[in-house]
Amino acid sequence: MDAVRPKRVQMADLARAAGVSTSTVSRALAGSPLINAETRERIHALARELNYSINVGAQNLRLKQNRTIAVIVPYDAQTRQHLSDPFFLSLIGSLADALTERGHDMLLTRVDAQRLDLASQAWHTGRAAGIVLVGQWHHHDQLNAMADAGLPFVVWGARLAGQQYATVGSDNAEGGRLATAHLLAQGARRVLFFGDPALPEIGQRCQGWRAAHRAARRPVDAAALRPVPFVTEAIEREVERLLHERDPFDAIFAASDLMAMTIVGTLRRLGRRVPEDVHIVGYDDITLSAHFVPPLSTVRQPIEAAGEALVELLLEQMAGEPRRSTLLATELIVRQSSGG
Amino acid sequence: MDAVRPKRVQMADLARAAGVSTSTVSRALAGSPLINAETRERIHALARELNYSINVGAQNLRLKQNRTIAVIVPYDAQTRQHLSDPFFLSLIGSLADALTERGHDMLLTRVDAQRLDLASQAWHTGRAAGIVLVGQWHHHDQLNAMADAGLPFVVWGARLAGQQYATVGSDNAEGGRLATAHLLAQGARRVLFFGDPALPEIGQRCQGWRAAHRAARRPVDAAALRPVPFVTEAIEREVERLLHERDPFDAIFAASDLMAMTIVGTLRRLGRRVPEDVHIVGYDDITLSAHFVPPLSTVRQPIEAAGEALVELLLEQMAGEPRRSTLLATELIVRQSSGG
DNA sequence: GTGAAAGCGCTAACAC
DNA sequence: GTGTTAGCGCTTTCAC
Repeated sequence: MDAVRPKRVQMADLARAAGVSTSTVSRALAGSPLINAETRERIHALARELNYSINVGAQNLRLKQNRTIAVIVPYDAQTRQHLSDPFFLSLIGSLADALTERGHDMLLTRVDAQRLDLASQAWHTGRAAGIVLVGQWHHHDQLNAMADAGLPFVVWGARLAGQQYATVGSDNAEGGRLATAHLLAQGARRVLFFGDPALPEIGQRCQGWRAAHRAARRPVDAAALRPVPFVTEAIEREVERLLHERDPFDAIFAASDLMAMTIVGTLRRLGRRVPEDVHIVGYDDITLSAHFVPPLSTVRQPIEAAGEALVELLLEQMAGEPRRSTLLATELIVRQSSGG
Repeated sequence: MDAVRPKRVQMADLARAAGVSTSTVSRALAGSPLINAETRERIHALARELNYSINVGAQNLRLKQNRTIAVIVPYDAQTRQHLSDPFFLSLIGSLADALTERGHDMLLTRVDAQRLDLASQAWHTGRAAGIVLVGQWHHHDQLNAMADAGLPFVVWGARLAGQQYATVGSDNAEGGRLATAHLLAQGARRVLFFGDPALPEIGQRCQGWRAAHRAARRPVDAAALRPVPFVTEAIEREVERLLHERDPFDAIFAASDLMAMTIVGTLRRLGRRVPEDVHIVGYDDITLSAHFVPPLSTVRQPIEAAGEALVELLLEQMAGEPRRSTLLATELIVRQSSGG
């Protein structure tokens, strides 16, 4: 029983029903003072009654305006991972909130990370007035080229040398330093770093890890750096390998909370206790880190602020103001996983 | 240094550069066999060079077509909660994947849950060709009215009596039954239900909880039903109240994993052990339930399948086929929180 | 094979 | 105050 094919009411229908021209309807709906108050009210009532809303596509075409922002989340075509990382999902949620609040629509798009240049399509096709790119991957140069072309976009990621485009991100180096300094202060003798430093943000966290060692006049051996991708199985295998090596270690700084949790789970499965045997600090402070057992020490990235900053900087840019980047303050959250 | 105001190149520019009319360009880009192969290639090359892509808005207007789907996530205006529930965020991720795969764009919109009728705006304004509504709340009647009007939309939620609209959801009653039967089989003497049964999905899980008791010929006392909203503080307060009451209980079925985790945390803070003193089962099987300590027993809602089913049913509906609903199979995942 | 012209649904000069 | 008209960027009949 759904043969009903609804048809979209349009301005001409409304005009006919009201016995006026479409110009009058257009003006009335736009709240133009030119129109007789009584007429305006009649038209508004009629619009409600007929369930009419202006066709945004046509309106945008005519006005050459557009309140849609494309949020682009690259995916790794090799691993064909689904969109599931809680941190990025939360960031999307926060972007949705920030955009809604400012009256913008959010177009969520996924794009092959190898073809980040396709992100600019959203703008060239007129679909979006601006772009938020969630993650910069290894595409620094492409992004610079896009910026040089004047494309309005902002990237969630690390601030890099020689960068032309705008970024919002946490102070990764400082975050890494805080986390590592804390572990060392807790008495750690050997602090491992888990994560792939080839990714800009992770690389900077890794720099922070090194910096903390330098500051404490403690050496970092090559084997202490464990370059692992964000893939559960790879992390588990790395932990197993680590235990086989039999080199002593008593602390780990993991590039993300999810990674830290996977490490804790694997360590525990293999008979090590956290925090008794190994102290751990993660990164992100996703919601569940506080509820994890043991509650996870971590470096907080302020997600709400992130969404707001991304939107703020993008809108500025679209308004013609000079491009700005923002480094969000990071905060070390000490919980039990690092021996509290 | 970003005075560059990029201008969108358009078909007329391309036509001028190629020394042909826009009709020819239009045909060439559409791959029309009418156009000389050589001309066509020249135009394509030129388009790449000038970074031209067709203006989708204008094209849609002319063609009266639209490949955008609106995904609408209601929010509770009272609590002004941000979009942060991992289950819904994952569902959004899965929808993004399913839509991308089928070549549709996803418009993510938030709407006051009290004004669910506004969801239909996305269609009336021509912004979207179809709608996915994530959560039905208490708006059964409004949704029925929208369906009667022939609006193409699908709802994530419970299947209800007298429902005209299409839903995709897990078999909540069966899920509740499975969880409760398991707890009873583990030897529980009194199984509490945590959740607000006024919400359709939760109500059905609650029915399953009752059904399991009936099947086991066990009574359910009124105080065993603890109607709590999905708000951390409310849950914590409810647990505290519970312990004050001093009525014995040894098992809890929580309406979501997030709620279960909050309950575990609060019980532990107040000196109760899980699973030794209290057995707990949650609902959803979000990623972190497996990593929680103790690993959380739960009823899995298949998120990937959910996104695909929602998209599938919506596209069917948009193609004029009769509206269908789907009940996704639920699966009890036994882990340690229930003494598993 | 290619171009001229009309029109998708809307807005804004410009008339009256 | 309200209507007429042109045009936003595109596609497609209809001519040639």
